Amino acid sequence: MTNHEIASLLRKIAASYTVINEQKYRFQIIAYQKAAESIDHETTQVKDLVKENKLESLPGVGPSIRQHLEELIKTGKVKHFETVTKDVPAALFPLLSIPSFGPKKAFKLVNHFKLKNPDTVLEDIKKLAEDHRIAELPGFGDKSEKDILRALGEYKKGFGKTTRMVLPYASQIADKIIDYLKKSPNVEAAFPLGSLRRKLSTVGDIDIAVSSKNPKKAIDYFVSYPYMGRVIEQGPISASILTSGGQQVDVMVLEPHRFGSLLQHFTGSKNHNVALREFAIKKGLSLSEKGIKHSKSGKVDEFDTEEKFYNALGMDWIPPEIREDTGEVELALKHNLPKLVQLKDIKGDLHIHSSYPIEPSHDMGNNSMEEMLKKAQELGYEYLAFSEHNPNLSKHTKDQLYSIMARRKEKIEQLKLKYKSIRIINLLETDILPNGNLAIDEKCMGELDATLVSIHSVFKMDKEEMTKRVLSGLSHPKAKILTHPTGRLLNERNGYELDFEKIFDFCKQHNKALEINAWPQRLDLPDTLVRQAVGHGIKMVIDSDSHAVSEMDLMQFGVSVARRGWAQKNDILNTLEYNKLIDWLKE
DNA sequence: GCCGTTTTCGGCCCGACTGTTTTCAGTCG
Repeated sequence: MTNHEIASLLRKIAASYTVINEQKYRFQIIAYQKAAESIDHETTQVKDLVKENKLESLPGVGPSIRQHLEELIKTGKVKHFETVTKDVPAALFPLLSIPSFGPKKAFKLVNHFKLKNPDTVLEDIKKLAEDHRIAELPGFGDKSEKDILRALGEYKKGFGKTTRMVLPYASQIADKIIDYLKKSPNVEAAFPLGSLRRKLSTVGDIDIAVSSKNPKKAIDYFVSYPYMGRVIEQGPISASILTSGGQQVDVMVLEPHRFGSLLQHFTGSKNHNVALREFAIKKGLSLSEKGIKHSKSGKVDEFDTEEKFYNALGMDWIPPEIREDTGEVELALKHNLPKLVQLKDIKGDLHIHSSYPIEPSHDMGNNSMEEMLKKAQELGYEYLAFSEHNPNLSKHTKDQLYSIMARRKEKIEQLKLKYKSIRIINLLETDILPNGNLAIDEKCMGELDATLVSIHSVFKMDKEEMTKRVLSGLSHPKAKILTHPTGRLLNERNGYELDFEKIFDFCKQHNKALEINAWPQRLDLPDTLVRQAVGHGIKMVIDSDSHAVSEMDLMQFGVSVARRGWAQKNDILNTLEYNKLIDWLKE
């Protein structure tokens, strides 16, 4: 059972409690939802956490849910869950995936029409709506009947709750809309917020905050966006639309003198805001996008900047990337937040695929070494490392392999003479073969300063075997960096499983580094593992893995991952100046 | 059911918007 499936199960329990008796179980409902969210975001599999007895380290998992999950992993079911769901119609649950359907609405329909079959319930509801049987129910009307039909239609077309965009794609859409918004005289400023501002690896819907002296006019302007599918909702200070491409965009507007609290509110995360608000309650304060209300007097303090909002709570301003309620509020109060690594700290890129004819095992770059060096200089880098894939093993003899590697080294040496203002490093991205050996032999290895190593084939190995394979590859003295360590491709495949405790221990002991790969579909290490690596004192490098000049700009997304993982400058090796970096690579 | 920011007991965020309502329930973020 995957973490996502387990999270769904916990959400089912929360929904069941809601249906059974929302008042009585209101805090259990919150607890189950919290635990579900926590497990959905956890990169280690629950079954492994059970094995290692670490389940309760997850926020929101206490003694009770821990026991249930242990039972689930051991026996495949949970007695308590069966008791809870016993009196809840099974046909209710599929409806919960449909936007605008919650447990109450789903239950009313399923219960009133005695729908029994979860496999056909969507079709059943559709038919009932088409036959105008739903409007006659108390609490429903003509409009809700039409809304239900549309929601079902959109869900079928894939506009569901779960389609998430990779970060740069979401940024592009947001930029387009912000450009449009800024053309209005009623828009003073517009910023992307929500998960986009917190730089999550994938973004569900696009949130934009607008500062305006006339919010209503700004909203009117927003909902006449030319690339619009339809307006989902529209009020005096906020509106949501579906673009013609099917992406949801939420806009909230407030006057400039309240913009600070709006930025804070709309950036989230939800958990961060809840933590902040629970803290405020104890001080007799109530927080919202409008400002800070003093509970006794009812007076509301307003804030034009986010800094002032946080400062008013006695906290330092918290970088958006770490607003996840994982300890940042506490540290902000103690004025002890980490100083996160920044894009300008990066002094070079160590993972660059040029078009040099190395006859590689995998994809080759599109631009010459010279073109990529020019770009590196424009980016202000002090150094650049070439790290093409190793030559294809099956198509060359040993001697041919060596001659390719020797020629490549010769080329790099020539470039070093030609380019005085940037240092060039001679690396390679070497495959770790299924047996744990590296793809090139010692003689070829001699032509390199050091090598990156990674998994590019035979992903389907169990956790223990794969960990052994990776550590075997990494144990070569020239292997310094494990690139895209989990092998995940967002929205496409999960990574292979690795025992990261063992990987961390090994890296620490043998002075190896893990890569944060900035390629938008990878963003690998994932932020949660970066945080763990930082905790273990593991060094990392942030690389673009560029196959073209334009891709070298993607470095920023890797930096965002590092920041989300609480990495500081000294955790990231390619913030080092050249001499120190090369010493480490060659040691 | 979880959790420790004055608490190991007694708390648990806040508001926008919609549709069906004459004052609110449901959903969402």
